Amino acid sequence: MMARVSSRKPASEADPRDRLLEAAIRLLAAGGPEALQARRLAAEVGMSTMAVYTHFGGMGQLITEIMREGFIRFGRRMEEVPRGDDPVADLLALGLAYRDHALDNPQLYRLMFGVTSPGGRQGGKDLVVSTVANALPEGQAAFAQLVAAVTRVIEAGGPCEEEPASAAAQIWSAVHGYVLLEIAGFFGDDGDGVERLLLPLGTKLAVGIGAAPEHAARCAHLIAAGRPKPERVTDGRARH
Amino acid sequence: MMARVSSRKPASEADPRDRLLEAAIRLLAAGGPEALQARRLAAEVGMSTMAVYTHFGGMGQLITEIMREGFIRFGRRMEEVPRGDDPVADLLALGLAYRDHALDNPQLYRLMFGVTSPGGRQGGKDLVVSTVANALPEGQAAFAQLVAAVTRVIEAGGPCEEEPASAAAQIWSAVHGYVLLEIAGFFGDDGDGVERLLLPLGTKLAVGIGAAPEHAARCAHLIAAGRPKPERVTDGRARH
DNA sequence: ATAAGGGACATAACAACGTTATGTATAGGC
DNA sequence: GCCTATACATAACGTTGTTATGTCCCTTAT
Repeated sequence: MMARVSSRKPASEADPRDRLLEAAIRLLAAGGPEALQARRLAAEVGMSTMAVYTHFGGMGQLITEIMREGFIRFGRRMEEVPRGDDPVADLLALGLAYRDHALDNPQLYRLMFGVTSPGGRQGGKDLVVSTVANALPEGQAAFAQLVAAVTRVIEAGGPCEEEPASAAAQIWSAVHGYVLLEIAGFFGDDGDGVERLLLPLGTKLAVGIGAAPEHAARCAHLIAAGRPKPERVTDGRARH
Repeated sequence: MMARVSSRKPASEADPRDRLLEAAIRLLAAGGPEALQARRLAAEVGMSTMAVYTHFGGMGQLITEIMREGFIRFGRRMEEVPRGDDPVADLLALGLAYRDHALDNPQLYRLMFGVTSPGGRQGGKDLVVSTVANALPEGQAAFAQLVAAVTRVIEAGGPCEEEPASAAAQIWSAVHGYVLLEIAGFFGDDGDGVERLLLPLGTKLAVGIGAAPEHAARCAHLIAAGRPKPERVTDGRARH
């Protein structure tokens, strides 16, 4: 094998573990959870299935690492959202970025939330059950961003006896549910879900934690006007 | 084919198809999606795996039928929620019943929303992709109940330029997301998620579609006071 | 410099899964 | 009474994750 240790690797042949993880995420995005197979993955990186066990210990733990990586990327994407001086606009922008990132990586998003168990595989054990709790610490970083944004809205707004963490959990629930239903195709392929559902939903919740109704509505309209266009979103699976 | 009366079937041995479906739902609730295996199911009803293919055509279509049955039960449960003369109270009660039913059948709920693909099985085809779209007509009946409740709130409340279907979709998103996160254990096992998150969330949304804030809050408090107690919810899988 | 040791990997085998092929027995129509 | 079709059991097939085994090559100690 030409992968020398001291020698300079062709940059494409990085750490085999990273190559496996990257290929797994690629397979997931392209073919859904059922494409996450040891043999297919090994063929993708030009190795044998043993590589999965040497570097991860099994498919279950590899999937856990995919979830962790997904949360890391998610947190990074949330951090990149530019902050302005309007807490309400920032909160809505954060929610929109959340939705956009999720719909850019629908399969990964579903897997992150334990939502597509990638197959009740054998082995008898519980290998797959890896709910979100396992890869959670990385997810809490992303959640912390939401809590901060919510806190700013509450502090800037009128009186609100609600705890920021609770309010953030409510907003997270709403956006999470919307994202999953949009990914599942419940809202049709019109592509107007953001303007028709997500932004009004976010507006109601912003008002609920103290934002001025007309101000929140104005922010929502501004964001809607600033979005490129209602583009068709293609699932990795290309269902109907 | 009718269930023979004259034959000596002990009444518990009804239509084999129903026995299979019932056993499959039982297996799902008890052991999660990975317990939905042809061999295990056949053993459960004392038949061979061929029964799955004679009566359903395969595991994929059996799972589709499970989803359909799940939506039917869901719709029935929504219909049973008593309606009063207060549209806001009715809407909140409907949301609570939604959450209660989902947490009574967490595995079934997740499967219904395509959320746990029961394993990317082989066969090469797409057998599993059965998203919600397949079993949707039964689900729309349940959704229609929500639209009706939302419509009553909008009509009874102040001016609201929102379409009832859109408002209902937003509320559905919120409750759906909350339910999934609670099932996934994101809100801890304190059992206070309903009072701390779901009811405030529902209150904000009710206000957002025209309900009077103090009235909505009063309804929420009444419902919270009327609930038995924050009981521990045990997942079928008994994780951690 | 040389030999021992260990990690990474390929190959092959194993158990379990969904599915299919094959055979059999029973119920209903002529 | 025979014929056909349906329901079912049994067994085999292909694919899955996993494990056992062997073989390199690099590292390290002597």
